[in-house]
Amino acid sequence: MNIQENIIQGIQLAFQNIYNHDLPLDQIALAPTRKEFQGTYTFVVFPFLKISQVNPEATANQIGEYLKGNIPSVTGFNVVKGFLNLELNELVWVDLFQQIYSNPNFGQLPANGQKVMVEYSSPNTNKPLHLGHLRNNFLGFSVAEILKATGYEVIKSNLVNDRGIHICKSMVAYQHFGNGETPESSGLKGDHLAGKYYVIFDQEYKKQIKDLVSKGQSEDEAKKNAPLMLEAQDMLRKWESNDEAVVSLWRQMNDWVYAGFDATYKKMGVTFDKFYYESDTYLLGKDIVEEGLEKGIFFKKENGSVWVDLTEEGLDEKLVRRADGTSVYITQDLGTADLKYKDFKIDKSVYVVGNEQDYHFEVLFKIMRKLGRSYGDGLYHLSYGMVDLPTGKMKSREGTVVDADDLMQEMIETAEHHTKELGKIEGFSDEQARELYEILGLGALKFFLLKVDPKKRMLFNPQESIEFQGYTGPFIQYSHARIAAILRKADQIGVSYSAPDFTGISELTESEAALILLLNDYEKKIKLAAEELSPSVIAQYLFDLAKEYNRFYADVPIFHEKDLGIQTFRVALSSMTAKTIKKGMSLLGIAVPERM
RNA sequence: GGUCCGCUAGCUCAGCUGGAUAGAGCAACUGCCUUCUAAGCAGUAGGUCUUAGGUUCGAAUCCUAAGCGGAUCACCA
Repeated sequence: MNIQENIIQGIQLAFQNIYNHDLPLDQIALAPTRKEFQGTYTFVVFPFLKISQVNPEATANQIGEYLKGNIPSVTGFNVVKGFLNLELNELVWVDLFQQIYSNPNFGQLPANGQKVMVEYSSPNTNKPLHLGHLRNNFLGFSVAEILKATGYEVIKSNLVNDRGIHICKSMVAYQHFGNGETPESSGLKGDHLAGKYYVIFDQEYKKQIKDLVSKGQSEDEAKKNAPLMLEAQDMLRKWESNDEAVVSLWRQMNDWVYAGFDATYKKMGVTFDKFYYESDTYLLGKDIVEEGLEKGIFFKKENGSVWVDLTEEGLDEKLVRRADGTSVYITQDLGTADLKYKDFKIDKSVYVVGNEQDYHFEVLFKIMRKLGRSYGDGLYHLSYGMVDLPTGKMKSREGTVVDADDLMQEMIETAEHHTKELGKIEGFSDEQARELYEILGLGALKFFLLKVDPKKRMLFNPQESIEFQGYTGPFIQYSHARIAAILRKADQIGVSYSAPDFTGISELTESEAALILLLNDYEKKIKLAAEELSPSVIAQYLFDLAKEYNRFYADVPIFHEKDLGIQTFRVALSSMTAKTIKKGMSLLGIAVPERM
């Protein structure tokens, strides 16, 4: 039984009994009472004055009296203007906590029988991952975990962009300037090695353009005619015709890159259940073009190109096949969507892709719905904003990026620095200390990137390094470590809190009641985060929870409390908070330490 | 130009489905470590919620317009 629902039903009955009016349940809303006022929940009566036919104060008083008389958990109320503040019996909170505490599945909603695929990461294999990818990966992983917690079966997938002109650029540059360099010979991670040649390509390409321009070509001509570009295009054609030498170089460089990515993913703590490769999928979707033509959803223009008309939906006409019969980007995405369904029979599909592709996905989804795909209504684009630097946009080609590996390493070092400065590594082995720095450094980074609403673009200033105080990962991790210390002490002095009986607790302090109220909100927040595909909801919640616990910790004694029942209750409350923090942080992909 | 997104404290952000005196963190200032971890707690200060209209008992929130910033609109991916 839920207290809020109970009160809402009571309000419905109040309207029936006092005003002889049937008020639907979904029109009754309770809000948490603001801190300045007495009470727990507030019912706003303004919208119902036409029903009550009396002034706001009188309406609130009448309803308040009814609730006080008929709902046992409501012990009192006060009225401020049109706001009816309800005061609840503290035993209700103790009872509620008892239920939460004894529920082994708290925080994991029952299976809903639905399958969802979350596609994220989706890197290009011509360069290492950077800060933008970190936001993508952390978001994707976290959203997948959140969906699991709300009862979905989740498949995490990664569509690797391993072919195309950009890959050929790295390959061409490597052929010219590589001198047989390998990750082993250079000591470079494979993805960084490939990225190095991508940058070299761009530099040399620019030189060639400049050269051609000085010889009288226009900028545009020069861009087309630069020998390196011609070579890259030629290489792409050879790759597509399965040229042995090109394919073998492609394999070799991709293998290096994959080895590099594996290491980076491991450090990030993200995982995938299924990899798709564009080299396998780039020809998919041709049958869908035929299908669309047959169904009359697509149409042919005079030159033979195939289009879809989305003007009725407020979009433009969109090309789905070129006049020469070759595919465009969206064609393969149509095919891949079907492939995913064929592979897993998914009900929903979430694409974690930057907001510069908003239009692309809008078009893609509209087409799939027009084609009548069963999963059409379950397609979501989790569109996130770019991560900008103070110097502007990051560009891999120009080497102005914050590299993912470097940044993670820096964060770990910063964590080490802070920890040593605070003198908190006494009693840690080297191994344990290293583990702690990693937990803290990555925790700070992940929290920093996840606490903001995904759809907003965000600024990353490397000079002002990521904080370890306030609204941060380490703040929450610290709260967990604090509680862990409490629980160790409880075990040590023999407080048994695993299956306690709280019936003796008759009074709660403010911070105890507030903590229970917050703990009770956890599942509601998970649902909200899943609905909005927004880990920031969880981040915000965990911060509030940790903050409230720290308040409790400062206000209320635990082991100095003489009454053993109350002492046990407080230990249990601490334990439940720690469990919730740990679970919640794991939904963000963040580990919590036992000591720090 | 069309479409979409954003604009809230010096900075970074909550505040969505309209409710009370607009909230956090950082930075600044003041207290609190002989009591369970001070990466903490309590407090001070900081606001014309971009602007102008509208809707109503009530608007940061909904509607319209304008301003500023960004993205996107390829027979590129």
